[in-house]
Amino acid sequence: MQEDRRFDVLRAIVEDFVATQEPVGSKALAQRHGLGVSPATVRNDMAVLEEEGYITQPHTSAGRIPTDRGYRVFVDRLAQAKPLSAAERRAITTFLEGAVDLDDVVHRSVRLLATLTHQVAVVQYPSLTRSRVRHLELVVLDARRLLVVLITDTGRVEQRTVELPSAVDEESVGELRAFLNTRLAGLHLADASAAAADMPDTAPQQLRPLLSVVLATVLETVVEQPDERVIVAGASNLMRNPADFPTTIGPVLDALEEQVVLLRLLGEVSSDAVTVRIGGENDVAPLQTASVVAAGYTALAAGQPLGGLGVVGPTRMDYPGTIAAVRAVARYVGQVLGES
Amino acid sequence: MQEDRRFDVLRAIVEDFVATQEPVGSKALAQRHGLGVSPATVRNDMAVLEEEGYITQPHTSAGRIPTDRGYRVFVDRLAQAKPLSAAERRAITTFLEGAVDLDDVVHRSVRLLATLTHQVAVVQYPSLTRSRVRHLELVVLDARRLLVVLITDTGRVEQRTVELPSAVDEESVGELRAFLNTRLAGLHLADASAAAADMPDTAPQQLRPLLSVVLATVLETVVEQPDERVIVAGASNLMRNPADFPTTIGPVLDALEEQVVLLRLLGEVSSDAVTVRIGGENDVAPLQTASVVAAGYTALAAGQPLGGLGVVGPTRMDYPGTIAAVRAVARYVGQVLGES
DNA sequence: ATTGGCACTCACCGGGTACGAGTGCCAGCC
DNA sequence: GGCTGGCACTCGTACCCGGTGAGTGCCAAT
Repeated sequence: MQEDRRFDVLRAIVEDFVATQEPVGSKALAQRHGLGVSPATVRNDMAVLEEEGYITQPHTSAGRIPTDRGYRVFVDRLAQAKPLSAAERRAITTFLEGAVDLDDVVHRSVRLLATLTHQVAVVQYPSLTRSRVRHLELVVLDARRLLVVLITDTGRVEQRTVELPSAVDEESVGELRAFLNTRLAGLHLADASAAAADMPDTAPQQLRPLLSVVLATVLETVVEQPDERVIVAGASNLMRNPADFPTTIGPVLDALEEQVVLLRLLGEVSSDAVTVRIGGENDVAPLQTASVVAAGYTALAAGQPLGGLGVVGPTRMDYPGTIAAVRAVARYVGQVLGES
Repeated sequence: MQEDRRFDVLRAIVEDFVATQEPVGSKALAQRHGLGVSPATVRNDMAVLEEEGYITQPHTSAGRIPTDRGYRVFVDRLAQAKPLSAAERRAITTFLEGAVDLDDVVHRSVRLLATLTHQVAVVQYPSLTRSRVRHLELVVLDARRLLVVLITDTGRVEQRTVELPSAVDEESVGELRAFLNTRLAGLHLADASAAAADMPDTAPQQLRPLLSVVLATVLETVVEQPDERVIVAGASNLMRNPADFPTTIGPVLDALEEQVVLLRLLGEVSSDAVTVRIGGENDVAPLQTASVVAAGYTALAAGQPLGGLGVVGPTRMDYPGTIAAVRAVARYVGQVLGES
């Protein structure tokens, strides 16, 4: 069936081009891959593939390179999953095992991902709204200022200083602390607003003024303006091959420093499936010459992802290997976070 | 006096080269700067300057560019201080004013520094060892695990999970919390070891086993393995002009991702004076084609700096402007941290 | 449908040349 | 003694130009 072979040709083109970074011609292709037909036949197939928009030629007398659309069908239909090597699996476990706290987990993950894939890696901290309250601490700074510290089950710590309308004493702060913790501990932050709504009514009368101002701060911190954070590593991998981004490295690096942009990249991951966005499929303008491979990580087997992680690289990347690495790291990160 | 003029020539060369990024020749130089002598005279001066190692020519028939040594005498003797513009001052205050917590302060500072100087900016979190204990919190995770959270006066929060040898109850944890806080609050972490030494003896008998394991963790976290942290922004400024780092952008970016390297860069700042290290003066190999302008920031007017901040850029940079910006940001960061 | 053949295109490479910025040196001048 | 104008020289850059070869598209034959 000649259509099958046409896709074999496309697969071969993608693989060769990813490996060599050079436009691939009909002759070399017919030889190196054992698809027992002559270069002329390959040429015919190429002509069709080009007409259908899967490949293109940079200039008349050169070979073909895949288009975004070509990569798309490659990852969707043609790529066979590439299992990680034993060494890679070992690297992942040993690397993440020694982490002492959340910062450590996130930092190690991002470095790991960057080294495994040789791309720029991005890891999001567990989203506040999807975490649960582990503990809420109130520290008296002085008579009119209170430090509110929120600790989540994923290990995130958020703090805010609250200016008080009137002086407080240690004792009532202690009561409030106890009250808030029994009410909030274990609660999903996403449900915090609802839980907070009827809280003033059930609180001891004398705590209510203090309670309301503290609650307002907590809700503002974690619900209205949740401080979603992202970190990046391996930026130097971008210029491993300078030809990848002809003149556009600057904008790409700029985009990678914009938390907002990164959150959008990672925000659309659903559960723990790996998402691939190729070139122009990215709606972020500076990244339209790049591909993003991302996945969410979850502490539980199922459920809403706590956060996302992934890598950014040239459209010409090793998709099977990258996908495998991202998936594996996402699994392990979820696992490690689930333990604590 | 002809020696004065020679240095005028050097200053002019540095300024022109920084501005144009091109080797500067005798003719253009004699014209553009009003140093009423002929090109021929300038050539003679240049010959001397070259012999003394202040300038060099990239190839025979090109103009001169400053050497590291040339930049050195420029910053030491020739550069006149360049005051910040009103707009820049305003940017600094408004930018740092809205910060809600330490992370926010540090992130805003590093972005600010990057935009002001158009270089890569680096900011260190306040050093743990030079901070004071504000509060120590113990959260019971389960019967055998305790979460220890340390909050410093500079707003840093460090947490560690402690595995306990035996089960504990809320009550003794509460006692221990009270005990530790009265003993540690306000203490410099640098003095924590000393203070901890005799602590077991004065503690209530029944708390001692628990105390020792918690203390061990705290000391390990903040004294033996203090988690000094650094963040970077503006990496894309490195390739604002690709000619700056002929082939060496990769290594430079790599170096900027190494916490250890960055800490060494910032570690040598003394008080709040601005330090400039030019090219080969850097002992970090990949940065020998770069310059580092750094300063420490202090919460109090005098005293040990809490941490360092600075920028990394090509040796060909606007030293007066960069120095002014780094100094100003360091002052403001210290000020903001002192308030809380 | 596949294949071998063939003419054609065009980027890349190497060599050769013209150009011009910039220098060093020297003789003359203040 | 220091400064200046003049002049020959160097050498990197830009440009041109023909040769080479990889790769293509098309066509006739199988």
